[in-house]
Amino acid sequence: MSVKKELVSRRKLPRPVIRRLPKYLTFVRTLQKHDRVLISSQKLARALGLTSSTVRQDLTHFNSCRLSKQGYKIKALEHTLVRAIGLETNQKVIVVGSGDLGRALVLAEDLVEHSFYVCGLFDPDPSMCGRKVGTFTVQTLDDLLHVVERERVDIGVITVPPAAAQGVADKLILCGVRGLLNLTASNVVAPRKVTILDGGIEASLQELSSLLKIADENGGNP
Amino acid sequence: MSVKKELVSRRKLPRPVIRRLPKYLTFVRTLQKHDRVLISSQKLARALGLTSSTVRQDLTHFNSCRLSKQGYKIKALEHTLVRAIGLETNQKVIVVGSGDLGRALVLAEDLVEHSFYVCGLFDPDPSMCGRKVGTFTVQTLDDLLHVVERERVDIGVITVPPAAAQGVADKLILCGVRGLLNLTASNVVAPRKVTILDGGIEASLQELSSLLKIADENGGNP
DNA sequence: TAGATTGTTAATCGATTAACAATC
DNA sequence: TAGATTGTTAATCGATTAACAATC
Repeated sequence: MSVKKELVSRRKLPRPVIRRLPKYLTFVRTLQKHDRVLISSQKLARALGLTSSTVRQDLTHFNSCRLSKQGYKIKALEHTLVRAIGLETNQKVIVVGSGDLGRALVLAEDLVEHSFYVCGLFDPDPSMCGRKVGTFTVQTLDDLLHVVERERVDIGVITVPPAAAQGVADKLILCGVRGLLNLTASNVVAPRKVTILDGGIEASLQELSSLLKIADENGGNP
Repeated sequence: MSVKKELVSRRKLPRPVIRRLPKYLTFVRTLQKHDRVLISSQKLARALGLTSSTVRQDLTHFNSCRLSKQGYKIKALEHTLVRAIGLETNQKVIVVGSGDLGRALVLAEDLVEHSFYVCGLFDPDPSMCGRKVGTFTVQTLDDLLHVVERERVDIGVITVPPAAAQGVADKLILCGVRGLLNLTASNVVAPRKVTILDGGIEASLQELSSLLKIADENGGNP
């Protein structure tokens, strides 16, 4: 009897590719607005600051979008990216932290346009509760479980003060949220089953600052 | 005559290390608050979700902070990180875009605490001009050059609507800004001498969404 | 001393780039 | 047809992990 191996192809996109997906998507969408139909790996590369080789290599992970040897079909490409990112249906998120950043997030129409639907705004500070932010009413963490279960929320966005971040993360995980976007200037840890992504602006500024410093010392970017 | 090579040691930190620097720094600072003196690579690793091997490898890039074989001296480590990131003196930034996100940025005390000093808040939309946001008055882009030169600003943070992003970036570059933090949901390109870092929240959410989707399909994180 | 921990080398793993035949 | 462009393989480059002697 022969051994079947790798039945499920563990279709695991490399992390760098995953990071580039949103960039491909935004670019492809602006092309659509201009009614373009085909796009070459070379032009794609130039627009995103990559090599055409990397683009082609990236896109081989999806075998559904090319009109071979003539470039990539923009419409099919968009569709493929949307599926890979998981945006066919609006992703539900909740925001915890009703400070300036949290407010900015739920007020902006931006998230909706990017297929994320905010199901609720929460704050660990009870005194914030009941306040209105746009169409939202700030809720306590006691309401968390209820909302997460009812709406089947997958993603929690954390925008509380640094000291409160880990506690909020723990609560979110307990409620069954599977992905966390940590926009806090503090480190948050979670069990392996939960995916954390750090997107804090302070950290980004510090990273940028390092990059500039190094560019300095070496006389410009390589 | 012998050839001298590599006089300047091109002290180039690998990009992944640079990305981790802010995490090390925040963790080391919380340790300081608890009056801890030494920390092992193992504990550091656990707190940041790395292997101790990676931590040691990372820290060999700085040969100034270890009390060999007993762990790392927290105080020295903090100092080293601050220098590597370039935070010895407050970094000057300007924010372009006075929408919700821009407002959140300049209102939060957060940036100051992280050694970034906001020199001005601008908006490409003239009708926004003159409005007060906290202690700031929104300025037009015509004032950009003036402020950048007077204050010697290195970093520009872009928080305008997507369609305006590239134009704002171009203006900032023209004014002599060397680093851009693009918080916009659109792709921005720049000449090589300028460093761009993307930190858009929409992109982060999309990345997280992909990660969740893949975790799904493979039955949990690896 | 014994246990913990570093610094460092070598091994592994992974991503990017280069090159080119196939083909629209 | 000639030029452009893909898909793919192999080569290069880079990062992470493993392992262990040195030593506090």
